[in-house]
Amino acid sequence: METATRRERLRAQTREEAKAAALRQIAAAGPHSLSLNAIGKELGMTGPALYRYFDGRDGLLTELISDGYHDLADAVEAAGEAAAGAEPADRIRALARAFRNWAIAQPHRYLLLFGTPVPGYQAPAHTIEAATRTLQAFLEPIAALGPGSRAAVLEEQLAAGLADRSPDHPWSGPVLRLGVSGWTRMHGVVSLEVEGHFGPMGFDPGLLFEAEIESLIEEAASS
Amino acid sequence: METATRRERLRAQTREEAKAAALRQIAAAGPHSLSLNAIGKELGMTGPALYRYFDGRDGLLTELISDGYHDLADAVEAAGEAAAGAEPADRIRALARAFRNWAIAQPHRYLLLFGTPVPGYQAPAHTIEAATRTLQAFLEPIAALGPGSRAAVLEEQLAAGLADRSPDHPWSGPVLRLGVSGWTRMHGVVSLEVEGHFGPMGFDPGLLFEAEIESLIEEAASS
DNA sequence: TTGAGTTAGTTAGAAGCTCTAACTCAGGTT
DNA sequence: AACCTGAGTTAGAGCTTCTAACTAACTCAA
Repeated sequence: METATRRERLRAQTREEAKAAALRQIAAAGPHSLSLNAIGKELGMTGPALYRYFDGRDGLLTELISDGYHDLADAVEAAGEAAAGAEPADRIRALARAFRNWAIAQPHRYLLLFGTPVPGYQAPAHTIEAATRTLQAFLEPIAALGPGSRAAVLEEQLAAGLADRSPDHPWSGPVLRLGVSGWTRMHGVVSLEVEGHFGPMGFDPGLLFEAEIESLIEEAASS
Repeated sequence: METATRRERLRAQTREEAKAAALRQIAAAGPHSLSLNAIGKELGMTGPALYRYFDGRDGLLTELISDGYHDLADAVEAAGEAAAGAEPADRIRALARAFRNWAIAQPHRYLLLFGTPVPGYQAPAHTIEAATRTLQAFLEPIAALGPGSRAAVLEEQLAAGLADRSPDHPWSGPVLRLGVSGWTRMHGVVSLEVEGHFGPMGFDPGLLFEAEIESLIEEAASS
């Protein structure tokens, strides 16, 4: 079904151009100074014209966020497939590095996903799907390491919570615990790194990230 | 020197009222909808009047951030003093819980400190001082557990980087590594929690936080 | 007590923003 | 050839920050 009318093609193209301009602006001066007028000017049209393409400023922003989640999930999944034949520990390393590389290559986009949300914002369903896709990629290699139980109550909550949404998932409590734990640890390092909070401390955040991953792998391999 | 003129007292009071109103607004609708006009109205004056008190909207915002760093550092340090007699592991637990409690009691403030920064923003010096004060509180109990070396290059960078700024600090590389590692892990959990990213996963973030702290303590206690 | 100086707060206005409404005009369809 | 859809325009309401100029009140010193 690749039949798109001429109009639809042009429309899609303008949408992409507008989003690209928006990302440029966000990268340059932060999301708070994203201006529809300025985007319009960049595309050679007036501000209000963009309302034909997006549901206002907020609509554009949520679309950028949604795109980001999908893009990140794709990057992580691609790394997983590229390392499909490797040892479980190496698969985890590959996934984690893909996550961090995506973030530091475009910090403003990472912050769009995981920075300050506006109160009351509700992510659309397919966004949540993409977010869990990223997390899910880590579960298989973690499971292959056969982790033992540690925080039993937490693990039960995780297993039960997931079972609510997909009743016959294959993941054990410990696997899920290490999954979210890995997620929070990666986010902890990457988030502070892209926000510049390590500032003058004079160390390579990449090394800290690697150390955290190694620690996670060890925990996953210890029953 | 508690002699403040009447004018100074009134001035200080209006400043505090303005900041309180600002925090209320941020809590209600996010930092992006903080409006000087609205604050003025709440205080019973016009918007431009606030320019006598703050260096514009950005000035007010940086002041709120700075206050936040000091407040957080105070809270963590207070918890450290309250647990001064306890075992090192229990001191770490007390500090970590104080950190998380501060954050979840006022999520908007935590996000002000550790959420999306505006590009180019440079924190004033005393803000950085308060930020390191928070981190430093963890170093003493970590050191008491006598951690062994793990990621040697990283540890050397941390020790050298700190030596640049305070030449005769008492902290070993492993202690510093576990310090920033603890910071990133706490931030990883707390940040995703206050941003609502755990949303429908149906587990208690507090349990995850505790598990991360236990894992950190174990690492610190293993030579 | 009176006069001078400082400072808080005012209004007016420039420049920018989002967003709605009404209009024009070009492209595609019947 | 006539019609309709949809892209893009301008106009304008109602916000915003922020500057400039002015008033009024308070503080302090002679």
